[in-house]
Amino acid sequence: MILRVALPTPLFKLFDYRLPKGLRIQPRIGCRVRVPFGNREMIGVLVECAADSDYPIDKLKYALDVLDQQPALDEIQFYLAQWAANYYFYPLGEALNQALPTLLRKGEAAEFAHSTLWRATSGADISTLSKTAVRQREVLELLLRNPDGVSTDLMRVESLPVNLLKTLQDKGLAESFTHQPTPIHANDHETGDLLREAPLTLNTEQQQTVQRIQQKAGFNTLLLEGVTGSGKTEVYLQAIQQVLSQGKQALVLVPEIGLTPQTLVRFKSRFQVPIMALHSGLNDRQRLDAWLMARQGTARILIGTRSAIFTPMRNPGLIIIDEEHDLSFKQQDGFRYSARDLAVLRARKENIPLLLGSATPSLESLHNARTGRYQHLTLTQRAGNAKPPTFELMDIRGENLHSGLSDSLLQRIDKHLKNNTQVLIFLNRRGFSPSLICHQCGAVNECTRCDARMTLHRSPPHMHCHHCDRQTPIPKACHQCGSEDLRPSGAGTERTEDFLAHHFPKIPVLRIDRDSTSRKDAMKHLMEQIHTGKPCIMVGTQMLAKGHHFPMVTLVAVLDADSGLFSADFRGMEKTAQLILQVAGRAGRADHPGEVVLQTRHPEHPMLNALIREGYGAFADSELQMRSAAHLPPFSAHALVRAEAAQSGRAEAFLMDIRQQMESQILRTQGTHWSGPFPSQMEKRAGMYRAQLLLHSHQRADLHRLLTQVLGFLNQHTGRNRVRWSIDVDPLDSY
DNA sequence: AGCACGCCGACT
DNA sequence: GTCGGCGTGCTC
Repeated sequence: MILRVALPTPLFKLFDYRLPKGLRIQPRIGCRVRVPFGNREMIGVLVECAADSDYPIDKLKYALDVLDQQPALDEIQFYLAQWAANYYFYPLGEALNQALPTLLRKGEAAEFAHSTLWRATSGADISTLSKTAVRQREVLELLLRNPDGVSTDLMRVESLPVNLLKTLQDKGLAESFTHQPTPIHANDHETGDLLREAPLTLNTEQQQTVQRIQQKAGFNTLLLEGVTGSGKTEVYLQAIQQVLSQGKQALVLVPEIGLTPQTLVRFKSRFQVPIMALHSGLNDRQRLDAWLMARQGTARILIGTRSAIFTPMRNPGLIIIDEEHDLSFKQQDGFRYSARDLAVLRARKENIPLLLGSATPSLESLHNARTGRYQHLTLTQRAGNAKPPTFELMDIRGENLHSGLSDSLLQRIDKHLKNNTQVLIFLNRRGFSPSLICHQCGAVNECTRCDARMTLHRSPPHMHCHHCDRQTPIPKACHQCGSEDLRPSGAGTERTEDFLAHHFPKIPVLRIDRDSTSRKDAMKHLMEQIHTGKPCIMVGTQMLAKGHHFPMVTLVAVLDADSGLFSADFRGMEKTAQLILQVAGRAGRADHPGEVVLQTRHPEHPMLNALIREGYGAFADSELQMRSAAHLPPFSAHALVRAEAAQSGRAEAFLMDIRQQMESQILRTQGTHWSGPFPSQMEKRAGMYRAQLLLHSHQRADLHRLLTQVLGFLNQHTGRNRVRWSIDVDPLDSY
């Protein structure tokens, strides 16, 4: 018998091995296998037990070990990864690998940590210790206080030397034992046991929505479109409650920056069941433990980002994707899968409902709802008496801007501050200024590795490329003419913060962007200050737009509503509209009516007007019509062949070869088209020159067939010309 | 992707 | 004389 193994290599094939020497029983599909590969060892996943091999039998190597008795990847995970590898044209071994927690990729046993804990021996008497052995007494007291065991971590927290445990052990006062968390099995079938606090009372609309979610058993995709403040989360919570009462688990996916402590608190204070958050702060061990808890069914609610879609569940009941339009659900490099789309697949396979929620659904999902593939549910009423904010397009043509702010806007800010409320300024640009220009010759300080300007930062002072992370000191003189008259041009959050702080000296100005919140707890402190409710001005990037609620904000200003209106990216409008509504959603809660001001140089722009006068639905309608007329997604399927090389022109030449090969060797194109190669949006990035070839079709199946052939061409060219290539199915980046 | 092998240029 | 640059080929 032959083991067919998928290995984490970029090679699009499987490798055959003989059974490990001495192994009698046939291993199960999905088990991890340790094998020799070239001159090293690798861990792969068993894909098939075959009768024979295409490879010369006598050249087959022996597998070294089967690492699992129970498959590390269950049937669902295996199916998901296999489907995704096929759909996204990614090597199966790498795809399966990414579905596993890191420790399992490294060959660790799929078991909980066996932690060593310490406790006092029975009858340990502290008086036997000498009065002068102060530290030993402290340790023993700690052990006596914690009869369930003390970890060495706790010792460190208490700043007690770990080796004193050994001393006490020698004196017969302490002993160590291995602790393994005992699986707690779910048996709370009554609602009473599940809840920590009573659910909120739903309005009629919410009630109907919850009912419709529960109505249909089995697989069903529901798109929940609910304006900000309409209580989507409460709907999620009550839908989850239902699932928990049937003894099942719920998986909740949130955008990358959406997994805030606030979200978690909301879940934890409602439910009295084990909730696991798979956030980026977990180490490998904690991640594996959470994964195991989910697999054995102990963890009842799982909250995580994109990769959590691969979490095993013993007893799945519901999948929720919050902010389903968020781009972070699609991985933007390597294995370019969309967790949202895989969720549909998973829900269908597990025969459970999938709930996609957003105030501003993606056009893809809206299209699916309109064509009947998804059920469309809407929440139009805001909870409490909250009124929707009023929108205003502020014409800034010919206006003198102060760090991005017009005089009329400054007056408006002043008015709101005088009413003792808070103001939020949105500017999607970090740093002090997006460019540093020589006033003598006009030369701009550019990144040497990217086709982009270096951003000037003031705190701390440095130049920073936001595309490749390159950082340099601030130049003293122009690199071209030597003039020392270098001036910042344009405003980022630092500069706007600076200006506002001078202009409103009595009002605190809080900057919220990646730079100001990178330090531990910095975000927490900022939020605490905001939640005191005292007047303040927040200046922030899109970080501000997600997840946080600011009940005292009555004015939201978008400094540049035009960015994205004329971008080369056909999704530019969609992204802009979503962002504007997300930011606007921060204003106008309860008894404070909100006002949203959009600074624009295009006050007549039809899209902006449709959006603010008729709402997202109307905007989406007209945008979908345009997409349909232009044969763009979601009315056609797109895929990109991306290529990059350190030498200019090589990536494009490589793709040109591929195109020529396509033209000469593909006889029947069956409704598929291609265009390019084109240089990418920013051709040079992080020292690599990038280009892409666009393939598209009305029929997904035709596109897939074409890609299969293209993959063949690409694989023939492997490693040639130092060009790296990749396929991106359903790309979302600008292209 | 790694890694080895192999063939040419510029150093202790 | 060697070290090391990267082009090429292979991984069951």
